[in-house]
Amino acid sequence: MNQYYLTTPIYYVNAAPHIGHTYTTLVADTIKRLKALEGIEAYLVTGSDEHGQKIQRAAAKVGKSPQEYTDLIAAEFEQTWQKLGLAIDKFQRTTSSQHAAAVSRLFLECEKNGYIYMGSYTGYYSVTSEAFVADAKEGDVDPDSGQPLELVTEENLFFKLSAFQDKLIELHETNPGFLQPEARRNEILAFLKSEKLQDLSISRTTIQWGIPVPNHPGHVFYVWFDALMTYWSAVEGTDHWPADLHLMSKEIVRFHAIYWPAFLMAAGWPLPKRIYSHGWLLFEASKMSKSRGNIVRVTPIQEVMGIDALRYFLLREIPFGSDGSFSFDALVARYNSDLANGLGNLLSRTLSMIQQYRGGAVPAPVAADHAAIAQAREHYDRFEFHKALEALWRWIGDLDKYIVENAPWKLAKDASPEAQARLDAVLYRCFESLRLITALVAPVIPQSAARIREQLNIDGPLEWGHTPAGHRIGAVAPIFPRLDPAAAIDRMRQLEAAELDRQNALMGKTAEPEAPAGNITPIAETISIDDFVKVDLRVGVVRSAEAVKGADKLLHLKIDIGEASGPRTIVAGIAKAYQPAQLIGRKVVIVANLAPRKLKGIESQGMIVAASLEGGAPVLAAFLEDVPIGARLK
RNA sequence: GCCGGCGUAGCUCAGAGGUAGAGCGAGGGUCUCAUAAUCCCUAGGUCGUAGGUUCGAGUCCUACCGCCGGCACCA
Repeated sequence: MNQYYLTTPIYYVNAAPHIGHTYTTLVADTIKRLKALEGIEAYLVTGSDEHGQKIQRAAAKVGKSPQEYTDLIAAEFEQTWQKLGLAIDKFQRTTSSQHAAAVSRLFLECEKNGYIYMGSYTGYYSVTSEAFVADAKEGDVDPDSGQPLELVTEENLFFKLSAFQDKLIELHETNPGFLQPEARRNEILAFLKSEKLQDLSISRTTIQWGIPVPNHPGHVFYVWFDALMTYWSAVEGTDHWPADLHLMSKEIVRFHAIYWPAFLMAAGWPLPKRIYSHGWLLFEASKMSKSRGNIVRVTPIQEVMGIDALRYFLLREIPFGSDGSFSFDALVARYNSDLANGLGNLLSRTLSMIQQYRGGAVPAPVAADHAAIAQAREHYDRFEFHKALEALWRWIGDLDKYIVENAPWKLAKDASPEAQARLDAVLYRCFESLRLITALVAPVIPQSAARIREQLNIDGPLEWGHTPAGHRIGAVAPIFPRLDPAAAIDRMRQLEAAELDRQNALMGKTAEPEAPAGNITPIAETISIDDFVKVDLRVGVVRSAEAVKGADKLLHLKIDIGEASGPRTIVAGIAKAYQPAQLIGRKVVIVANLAPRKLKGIESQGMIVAASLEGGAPVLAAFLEDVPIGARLK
């Protein structure tokens, strides 16, 4: 086997590319380059998911057709990957005609094999969102708009997912490598064994922007039946399928580990060999999200530090598969300590000595320890990038120490044959080690590695001793100039703001953080001033806060609005957004004359005023100026 | 609520029954080939809390606390 097919997810074009998309994609790029190191030609596919109601609406909002709109955003993704130098072989769009044909084929094949039937989907439907609301019960409201839901029955095509329960269990049980890491596999297996799979609705008649279902006018394919097929359609007509690896972030594992194999089984097509999920990138310990406005863009980092700095950071700092935290501080610290002071400085001192002491000619080969080569390759094989890099940097550290122990600058002044021979050995060992280290870090930091190779003036195989005696080195210049952390971070933050504006303009957005996709919450019915004054809004201060036992979202707060009776108890659904400790002492706005209500057995005497974002966390109302406790809002 | 993972030096983490570790940061020192880089020394951290098993427990058991996930037709 000397070819390898790997994919990233196709990204939904409701957002411009950011560090989350980039993480998966640059890992894929790294794996492709690692395969090349092993003599395997890898084929890398990414793309864009462009159908659906949300896109249709977003396009309409900016006065574009869905196709015009998705052309724009898809191009933005493609250009970003190009700018980052990622070695993508094919960018597959769900709106391509080739893809539509493949999805239809999958459908017809499944239908022929008896896994498709016409049924009805009944659910609570939100008219404002034009979508079904999952898990809704009678009396629930649309979580986005707060509007009532209607019980609607729609005729849909269904896929007999239920027929594959046993086969899927067998797949995951007999093939532990199919889904990695282990934690994800356990979750999927636990789920498959404990829940009965229900059939999957795969078409919609309420949506227009999608791939038409063959022989079923009015129906378009719904989400996964369409999106997952890009992995197949991108390489249709070639010998790449089955895929060797699907990479993704953990929130879409289920669709890849259950739906996707089931679709392929139903069609009788070969399954992919491996699914590997990585964790989430947190930003300075909190989740990145649109509503928090803390999503990091990549091009500012590239501009200030080079994309390799980010690649190195993400692969060295975060064990692949786990969640990890990104921060500009940590990024710059890694860059300075590992790349500038470590690799860059070792290169610089080694070449400089060869230049000064040997006129730029590498001495004759000597044997030396190079066990790190095998270690790094083993770790890479298991996608343990951080361990591979750790091993290589231990090698770098050993060389720095070795140089000091042998003090070549003293040997250079000693004309004895013994001293000169030792100097030769030191110089060769450092040079040859650097050549190999460069080859092994190249998949992670390809652009920098190319520049290092120019200075070494040699590449060659992963074998010790390849550099011949008398090899001439190239011109020496710093690869990773040290950065002043404060200045670098300031600059990245500035560029980040500019980049965000540019992306928002591109997507037709005006404000930041972005407005909820689609319609804003409809304005409530007009009221008179008399109605309004009935609502007694007061400024209060949080005296104590603790989680409510047995509730994920509730906090038990004591809020002081200056009443003689002391602070009152308020139970608020803000636990997902705020730590109890950070609330204490904070000024908040409460509705003070709301009828008391019991929540989880605690009587709540009022409610806290907060902005409610689309599917996101609530944000407490606050004042810029200081306000006395008890002040009334009018 | 149920299930799973995690909680070890300021930070990121390793260790999985036998006298607490690494890298980074910080403090001190050193060499001079090098990007004020390198190298050396310095961390005394109740290993989340409380019990228990054991001659002996970060390391096994139990309970509790905290954090993060999973509990499907949400992208």
